[in-house]
Amino acid sequence: MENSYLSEFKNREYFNQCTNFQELEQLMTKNKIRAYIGFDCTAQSLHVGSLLQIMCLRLLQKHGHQPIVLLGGGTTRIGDPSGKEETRKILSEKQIEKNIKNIEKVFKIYLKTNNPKLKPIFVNNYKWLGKLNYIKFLREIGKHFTVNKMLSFESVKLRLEREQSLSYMEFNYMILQAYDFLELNKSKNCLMQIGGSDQWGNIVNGVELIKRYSSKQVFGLTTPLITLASGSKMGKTEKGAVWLDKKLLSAYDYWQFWRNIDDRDVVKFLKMFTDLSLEKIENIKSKEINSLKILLANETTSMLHGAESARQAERTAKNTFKNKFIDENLPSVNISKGQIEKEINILDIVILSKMLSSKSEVRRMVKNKGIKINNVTIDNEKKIISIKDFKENNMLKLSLGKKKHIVFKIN
RNA sequence: GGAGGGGUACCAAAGCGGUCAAAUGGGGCGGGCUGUAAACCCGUUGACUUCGGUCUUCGAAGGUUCGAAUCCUUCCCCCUCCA
Repeated sequence: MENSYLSEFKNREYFNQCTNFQELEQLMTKNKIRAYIGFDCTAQSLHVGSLLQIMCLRLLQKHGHQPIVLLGGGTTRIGDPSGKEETRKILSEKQIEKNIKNIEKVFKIYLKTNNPKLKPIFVNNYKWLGKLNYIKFLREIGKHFTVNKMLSFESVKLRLEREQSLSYMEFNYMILQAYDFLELNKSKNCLMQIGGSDQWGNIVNGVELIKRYSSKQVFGLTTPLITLASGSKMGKTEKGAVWLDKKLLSAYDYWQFWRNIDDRDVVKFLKMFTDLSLEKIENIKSKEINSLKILLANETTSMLHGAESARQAERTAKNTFKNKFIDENLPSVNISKGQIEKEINILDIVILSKMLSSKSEVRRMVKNKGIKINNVTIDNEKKIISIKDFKENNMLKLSLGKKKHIVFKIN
């Protein structure tokens, strides 16, 4: 029995592992279900590293299932050791609550919220984890876990092998995540947990706990860990994390991230991160690679920042990279006339742009021919910027390397 | 609690009295080639600088010395084995 959700899940290359694929197919074909994914709230927002999970939730809605978004106020207070080489910093309660509020906004962009049967259910596990009674918890939940088995989990094994300490607190993370699933199963009839492949162990624990505790069959589904063709983890760029948040990363920079994807990843990412139908992708996939990258950038940017911002980003990119214009829509920094008249030099203006953070770095960059003003390479670190450098519309373009451009505007 | 090993830059890892702002590799960044790709090649990778230098950094604090990442003392942390 083929299920529309799962077959699209596979065709879009979301699939990694499933606890019981056949039965899940039957279940999802017969019923509309609720499934959850938990998100870490250690940062102020999410970045593209979480985008695949978000797409999984989107896909649920597309096929009539309802997503549950768990923003782990409780587990964030502990810190998942999976894939972490060292103990994480513990965040303040206030910070976590603030993060959760901000992260919720991201889901409201990607998920439909008008249909009550499909709209995402937001839950915060602090609600139940925060008031657990230790003895009761050990007796009811803890007895279902053996340390022997817990020690065999990849997340734990890795830490032990690397001779890095793993606190008892972190060691408990997987039990808490399993308990989350049980709780959501009981209170929301949640039947599936989705997660990245690094979550497999944690997810299986939940499935097994529910089986032992409530004698119910639930499912776990994982997505592959996306590594770029180059081998690095997804989510970082020249400037840092690729945030799914306008305040932290502009539409233009987001567009650039997708525009610069490795050739080998482009078709895969079209399937994973756009709404283009698989047939359409099949038809266009042999097109010129750079046009596909632009398509990818437009689709992804449009989904997050809106169609108009995506178009604008494309225009700005074209003006910047092809026509070498000074486009006013590049990320910009304001500067006052007074500052310029006080003889600001190249060192200071680069620091002001925040593209580099120390003067030594700027000096080095000048020496390596990495800094341009209005497309002209700067070869003298003592260069003084004057009002004459501000061209039409009172703008000055500062470029660092080939890809990073910023515009100074006189205010 | 006992015995031993160890803490060096973004990471890994050398150095074990001066020539050490610290080898080497990875990563990052810049340049070249190209297509805003990959691969490859080259450069660079503590801060400030009037480009002469100056200041801060080898777990922390003291000390020995003309001179310490290197030697001594105390403390903190990590690991392994034993209990």
